[in-house]
Amino acid sequence: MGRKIINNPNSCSLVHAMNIIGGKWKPIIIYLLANGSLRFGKLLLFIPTISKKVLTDQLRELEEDRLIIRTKFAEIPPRVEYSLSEKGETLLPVLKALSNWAIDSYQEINFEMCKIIEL
Amino acid sequence: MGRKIINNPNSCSLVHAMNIIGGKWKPIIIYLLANGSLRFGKLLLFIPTISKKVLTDQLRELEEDRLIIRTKFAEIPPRVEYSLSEKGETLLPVLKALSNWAIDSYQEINFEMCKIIEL
DNA sequence: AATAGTGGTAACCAAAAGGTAACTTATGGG
DNA sequence: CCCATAAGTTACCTTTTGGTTACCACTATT
Repeated sequence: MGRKIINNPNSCSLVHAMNIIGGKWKPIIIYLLANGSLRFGKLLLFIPTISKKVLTDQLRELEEDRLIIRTKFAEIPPRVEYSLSEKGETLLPVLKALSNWAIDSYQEINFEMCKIIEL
Repeated sequence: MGRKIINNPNSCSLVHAMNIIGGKWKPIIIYLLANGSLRFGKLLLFIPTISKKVLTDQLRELEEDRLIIRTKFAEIPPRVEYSLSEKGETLLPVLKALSNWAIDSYQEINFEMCKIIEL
């Protein structure tokens, strides 16, 4: 049986998507930004177990992949707001589908036990 | 402004889904199994840069999360076949949506450059 | 008696990801 | 003059993930 090498855009683009949203806190950040922009400090409060450095790293990567937009105001003390880009918005229904899949497929897990802090 | 702790099943189930499909080779394995069951050795051939140990690890985790089924035949030399479970099948449309999102959102990337070996 | 074929394990190592704590910058307020 | 504040950065450390190589078990074939 001869193997042949073929193009497989599906699995490749999927791997790319996983690289983009696969960071430990990225889906949470995207969900928090779904309802509007948030300042750095608020994100820190809403994700109580993340550290400044890691939050910064994740935000930078999301920005680099153009899922979020960082707006810096020329104020002292500094003010920075993060919001979803258009590209980020288009990801929401896909993440919703993934979330629903997990809820349906692992009904024995009580996902309500997971708490996140919100406004 | 007072924070309150709320249940957030969405982001939690999403994190769970990411844990399940987030392994480096898992989306590829799932895509390869989408067209029918494959033996261990075939998977090794089709993913030329994976090692036996890592393939074993990924398959074990997918099995533990009940996305794939491992069928061992009592033959010498051994024969083991891996196939998608029903749960694994229901994941396919979601992965497809994620793949399409990446293709649409990052049109500047040529995902066809990514090659995978197939039958 | 030696070898091939299949699906692994075991011991070990390297790289990436994530985490901690202290420090920085600039300005207004006491 | 000192402190607080927001949004970081820096140096360092730990954990997780992925990777390499050698080895094993069992039988049929040469």
